[in-house]
Amino acid sequence: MDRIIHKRGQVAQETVDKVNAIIEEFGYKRNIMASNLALNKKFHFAIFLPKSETLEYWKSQIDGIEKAALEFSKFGIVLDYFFYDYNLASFKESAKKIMQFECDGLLFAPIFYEESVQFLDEYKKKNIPVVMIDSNISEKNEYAYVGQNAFQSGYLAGRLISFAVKNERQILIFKITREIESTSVYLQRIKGFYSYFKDHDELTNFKFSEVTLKDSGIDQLSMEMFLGVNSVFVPNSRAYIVAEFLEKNKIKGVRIIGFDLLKENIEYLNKGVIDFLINQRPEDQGYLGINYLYKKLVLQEETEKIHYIPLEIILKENYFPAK
Amino acid sequence: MDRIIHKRGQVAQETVDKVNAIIEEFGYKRNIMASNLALNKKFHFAIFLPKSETLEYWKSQIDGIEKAALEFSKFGIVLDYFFYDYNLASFKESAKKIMQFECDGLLFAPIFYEESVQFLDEYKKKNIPVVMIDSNISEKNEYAYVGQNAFQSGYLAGRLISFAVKNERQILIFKITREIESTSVYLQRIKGFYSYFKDHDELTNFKFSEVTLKDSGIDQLSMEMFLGVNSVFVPNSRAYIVAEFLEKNKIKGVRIIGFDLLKENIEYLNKGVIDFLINQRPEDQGYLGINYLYKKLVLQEETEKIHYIPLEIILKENYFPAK
DNA sequence: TATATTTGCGTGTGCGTACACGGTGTTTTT
DNA sequence: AAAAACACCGTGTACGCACACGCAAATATA
Repeated sequence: MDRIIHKRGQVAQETVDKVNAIIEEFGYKRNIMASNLALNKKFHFAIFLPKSETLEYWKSQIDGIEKAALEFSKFGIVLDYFFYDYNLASFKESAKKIMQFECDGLLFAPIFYEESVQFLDEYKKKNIPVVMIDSNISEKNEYAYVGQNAFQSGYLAGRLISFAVKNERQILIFKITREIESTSVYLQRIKGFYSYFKDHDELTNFKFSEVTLKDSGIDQLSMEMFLGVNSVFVPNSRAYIVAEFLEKNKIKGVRIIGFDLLKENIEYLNKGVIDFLINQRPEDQGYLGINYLYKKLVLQEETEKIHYIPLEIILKENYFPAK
Repeated sequence: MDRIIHKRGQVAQETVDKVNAIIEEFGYKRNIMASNLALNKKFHFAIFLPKSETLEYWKSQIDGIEKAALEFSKFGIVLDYFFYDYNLASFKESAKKIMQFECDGLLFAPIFYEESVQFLDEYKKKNIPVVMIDSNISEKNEYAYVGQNAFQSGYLAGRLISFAVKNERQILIFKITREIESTSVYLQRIKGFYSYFKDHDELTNFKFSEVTLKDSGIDQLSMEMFLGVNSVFVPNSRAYIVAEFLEKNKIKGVRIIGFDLLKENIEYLNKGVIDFLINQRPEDQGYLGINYLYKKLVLQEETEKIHYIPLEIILKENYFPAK
């Protein structure tokens, strides 16, 4: 019986057919609870993420992951963490470790585009289910993804900036990056942002400029950058840096839109310096990532490969912190 | 051993203590999979909702519920539906049936406030877990709730209406109800809506008026109702009715805000007649409702009693239908 | 004191599945 | 033709738990 189901051979084709017929007939479904009980197996999930200390955002992801881990521990799920610092060398080092590590599933945040593609190509031969969170590598459609559609989030940002404004507008796209600039989400958002204005011909009176700063060179912020600027789009979670500068220098009437509910961002949102934040629900992402692997491996269900987190628009008026 | 855990008596206190000590010592956790396997029990969930034919919104709720049912059927979950027409008589009739029905959990949409309170009071003595969806009866905090915070959704609507508008404003609150007017969500939303303007003194130049129509009397819509009106707030899913009327009568420049992604609402959203819709994610509500009962009864976990669905603001530009 | 009743506790079986083992019949090798 | 190898299949045990049964000891009743 189980020899047929598990295709372990040792059975005559004739018998296989006979049993399969009966399985069809009675609509037999294997009881996963009993199966896993008999298997008595631990499921090891590798977690491949940036260090949570680096950013509050990743801390939330971990929170969601741990919540799921606790909940699913009764099904034999065990997590093994592989953190890396926010740079390529550290990323590659961890990648190597994971290649050697034996596990049943992988949760992965492909921050660095090129290197992630490379890593996944190599990881493919292990034939282990992978779920990406935060950023998606869309060409890798054999893998699952939990996170936002970055392009659309940029597009929405465009809409929000143009909100009820008909007059001349000068828009600044403010890029504050770490070492690497090529993180995929980030670029997709900017692409989506521009797309919104391309799709709306009536908005020709909008003018764009871009500024790029490295994380290490925040002190290069200057008043000149904001000359004549009405709106600032920060395509990552660093909107608070712009907000802080504007507040300090008493520049008013500039609309800011950014991402993620970091403490600092919320602070300036409540002060009215930041106008919009798009929330990515990082905790949900983490939870749902683990949930995907659980469904895939423990329950052996086929699940939707792509789970887009809603583009949640947070204004001062609809931010209600979870108590 | 199990006699102690299940407190079935028949054990000397001395032995109980001894075993409990050892349980503590080794951190024993009962294996729910094995437990349920041995129990070999079916979990019956009663579903107490308005007929899904009445509204697309409830259809989505059912979709989510069925999705969950399919997924959890392997854990022995069986659903028993109790639908009622959108009126008190039918509601009470179904309520009676449910009172007599033997089940392990109840999913319930307390549409009619007074009667729901009454029903829940009576149902309490059955000592069966209940999860409410869509509307919350907040004083019944022994029960779980999945849905939005209705007050806050009205508050947000207020914010959206006042968006970037400094001039004089005439706001119409358009109530299209069925037989009963006292559905709780609906009133809470209006309360929240007014609250926004109360909290913001600078918005004194906003004027309000209200119109109430019964579902049966839509033909009473008239041009006069919209004289001088700049914005319309529809505190339920019937925004499309206002939109249709305005479009037919070529009244332009009126901002409409409503709830729920019904087909008709989406149609007018895409046409630009409706400006905002607040999505309640009915499918998620249904799914999460069942999910709560599953966690509570099958896994015997303690879960968050209240799960607020995000206030998802849908504009023409960020509506991306699930393909 | 003998018998009936209660209380405490060990054991056995079953839930539905996985897997190892051992037995039978068939084919290949020497 | 005997020995070895192989393909096929039934059975037993284990997974962790729930529950019924039945035995022994403690207590109550006659």
